[in-house]
Amino acid sequence: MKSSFLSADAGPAEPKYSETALRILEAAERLFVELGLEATSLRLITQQAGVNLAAVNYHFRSKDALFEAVFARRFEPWARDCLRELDALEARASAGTARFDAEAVVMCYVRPALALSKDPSRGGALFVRLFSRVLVENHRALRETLSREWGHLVSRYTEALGRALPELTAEEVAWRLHLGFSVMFHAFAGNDILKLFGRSAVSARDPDLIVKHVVPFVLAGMAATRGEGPSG
Amino acid sequence: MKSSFLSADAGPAEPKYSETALRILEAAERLFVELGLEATSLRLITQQAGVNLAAVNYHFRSKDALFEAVFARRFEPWARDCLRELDALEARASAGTARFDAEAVVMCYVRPALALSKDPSRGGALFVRLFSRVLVENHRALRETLSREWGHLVSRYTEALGRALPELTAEEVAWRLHLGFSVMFHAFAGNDILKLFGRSAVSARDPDLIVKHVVPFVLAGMAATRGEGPSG
DNA sequence: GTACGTTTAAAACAGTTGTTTGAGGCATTG
DNA sequence: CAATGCCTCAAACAACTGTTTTAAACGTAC
Repeated sequence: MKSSFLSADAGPAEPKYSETALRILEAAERLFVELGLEATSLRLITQQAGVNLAAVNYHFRSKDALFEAVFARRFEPWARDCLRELDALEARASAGTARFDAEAVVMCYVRPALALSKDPSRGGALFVRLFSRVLVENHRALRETLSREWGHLVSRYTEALGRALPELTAEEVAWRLHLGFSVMFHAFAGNDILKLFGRSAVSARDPDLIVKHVVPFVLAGMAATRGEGPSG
Repeated sequence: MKSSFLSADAGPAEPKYSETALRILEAAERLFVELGLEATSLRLITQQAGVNLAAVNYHFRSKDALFEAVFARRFEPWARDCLRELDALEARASAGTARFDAEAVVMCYVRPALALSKDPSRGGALFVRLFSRVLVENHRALRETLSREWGHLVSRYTEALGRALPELTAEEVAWRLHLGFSVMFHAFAGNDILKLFGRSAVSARDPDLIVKHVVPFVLAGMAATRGEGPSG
């Protein structure tokens, strides 16, 4: 029933959950993405997971805590990847083997996002969509955990972009980061404004294709000259 | 049941709803934005509106129909504004009094969005946020109405941008529109990725400030030269 | 006055929600 | 053997959901 609890020193400490708990997590993840937190009932989750209803409140404390667990399981490794990328870039820049420009900073976000999107065993595109739901739906269940960890990541990226674009003011750097990450984030999440229940000319589900189009767009936007404002 | 249905030819036919119905609409709009469709109960709506519970099912058919009404009340005038802008641009371009470039097309979206954001009597920033929730939550209640009207708008913008950027392929035009509208849309909606429950360096709630920063960003992105892709 | 359609009021409807309970299974440990 | 943990199960809990029903108030027309 429980099987092997490997706890490799370097590798991720995955086997934190029993098999029942894992099946709940996986069914919940899928349903939360499709239906949202409120619209997903515990009965539907346990039914699709093939486990008993009470197992949810046994393994996780409550529905909110389950949601938090679903999110944290995917978010934390991904956040670590991002931090690793930033550390590596700083190291390479210090060693003189890489330029510390906007493209390098953007790629510190793109590479983990791309890797995540392509790896179903870590949630794949499903988690990215969940993340984007979390963003607009503003769940109480995640406020504390997220604002701490995500806040740290954001300040790292802000610092990095400021260093890459020294001619910009702090306010401008914040805006470029805000806008640039917004495009990339929603592009990876597949939030296709143009589609909106209909068909779109853009087949925005292939991660490599997303990168191909979104990176030039973002880099050009971040490097935009000031005051290219509206004329009328 | 029907009351006075003024159908002025030019002006907006506002007094479509009785006062009770209007108070329901307004309370519902606010709550749907804050809590989402599923998490907002009719009892909470009617309580905040100061009307009886049964009034919802009397004036509107059901909760889903109420949601549709809430959305349509704001969406339709705004969509008409967008179409008017596009028509006006085409007219001015034909007359030789305006250039048909990417900036002109982008402003056909920015001006209505800006006007809407600044006009509380038309939903203001609240509706833009509601719109963005609708986008990710994919409600059945809106599928038909939205996909038709929004689909028409999108094809108009696509056509316009293709005309403004004739050197790009149709696929590239679709991507630029997708990415550009994505940034603008979420910027106006206040979906601040960097914030996410915490504080952000960007005070992204002032519509004029949004325009000031997002327009140069989008224009630069749309005009990006091909193949500015990642290096590694 | 009565009669009418319109709007509101309170109560009840059947169904679903998250959560808890208490009994029991099943392996490991003494 | 009994005892101990961990876990699963079916059933029940109170609270809440959208919706319907029934009665009453309202202004207007006859």
